[in-house]
Amino acid sequence: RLRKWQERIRTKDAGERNLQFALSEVDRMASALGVPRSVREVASVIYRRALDEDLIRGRSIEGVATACLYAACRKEGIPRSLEEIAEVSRVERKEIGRTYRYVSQELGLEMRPVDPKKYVPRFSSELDLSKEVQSKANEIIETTAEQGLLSGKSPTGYAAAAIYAASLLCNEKKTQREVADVAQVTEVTIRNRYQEQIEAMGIHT
Amino acid sequence: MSGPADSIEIQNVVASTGIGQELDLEALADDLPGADFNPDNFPGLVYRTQDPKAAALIFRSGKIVCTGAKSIDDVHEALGIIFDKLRELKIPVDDEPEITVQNIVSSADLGHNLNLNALAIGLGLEDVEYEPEQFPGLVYRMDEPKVVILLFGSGKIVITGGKRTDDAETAVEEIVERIDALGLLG
DNA sequence: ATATTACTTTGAAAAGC
DNA sequence: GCTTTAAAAAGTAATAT
Repeated sequence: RLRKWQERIRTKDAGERNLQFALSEVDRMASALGVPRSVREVASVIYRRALDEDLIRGRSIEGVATACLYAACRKEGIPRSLEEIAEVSRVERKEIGRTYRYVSQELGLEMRPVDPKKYVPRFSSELDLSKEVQSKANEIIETTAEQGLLSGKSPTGYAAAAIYAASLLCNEKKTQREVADVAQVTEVTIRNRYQEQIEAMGIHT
Repeated sequence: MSGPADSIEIQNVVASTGIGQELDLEALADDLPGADFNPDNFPGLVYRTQDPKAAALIFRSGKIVCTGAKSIDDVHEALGIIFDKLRELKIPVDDEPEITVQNIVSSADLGHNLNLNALAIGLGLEDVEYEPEQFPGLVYRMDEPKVVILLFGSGKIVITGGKRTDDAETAVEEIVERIDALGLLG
């Protein structure tokens, strides 16, 4: 019917008008996170696809824009945790996560689970840890993940524990609290992952 | 042979029915000891049975949802108790209201640890939702039977969305086959 | 530092906003 | 979409001891 057609045009126009706002939000959040321009471009492409596929109905523009940025960071291999993303968004973590899963599923993004090693360089530099510690942390993650220890565990907590363990092994000790703060996880999580990883690595303390 | 299918345990059954009679929930809330009714929050009155343990949501239309029972027999038993309670209050209840099972939640154990990362890729990223940052389980939507399976690193699983008792059994056999075909079953 | 308690996910129905 | 009900899985978080 003509009316339905007109309505489609109307919503499409509205979507196009809001596109500018969405992209400016992606830009603002990306700047706050300090991610490269390539990530903003990928996020923009995903948002346009979501708009074309009519995935924005019933959700906030800000929520979809944030979810697209989260997905883009992961696609570009420089993941930000939902906590970090939520810090620069006005949408709460839970909603960002839900929207991301929806967009990811509907657009068939086929995102692979985040590799904890992707967090090692950034977290380590924030803690002023050497390259040796980073290599050791990567080794711990690689080895223990192969043993199946990673299943079901949060990538940030897993990376945090490996960094904590590596800092001890390399005599550049950081406290659990220091590592927990940069990774935005609790000390309890670091403790739990640390124990498992140390045991799986056959290290005694 | 004891296989994963033998480890299946029904954890919750959701069913709906109706007494074929409109109800005054305000009055019912006063007459039924232990009834919770907060129309501002939710239009249904909540009534819990002790044995078998279940919770019923009773609506003004006379339709009832029963949840929390551990078997289909328990659903019938719990609803039977509620029908009798209503009859005691002189509320006319159909002789044998039709009870429809809407969802069965079951748990099972595959008996082996699972590498969820490998499984997510092996089962096909398009059919899988695995976001350990948000939830430790891998969500797998199966078409036949039409159920959703939550798989955990321990090998324990949850099957939900099915309406028949044997849906869980069929689903477990199917998922075991698929995981085994990928060489990911211990 | 450990022990509770609570929240995350899946599915379905009900009436109404 | 949301509201309420129940239950399992296992990880994480907040709070208590």
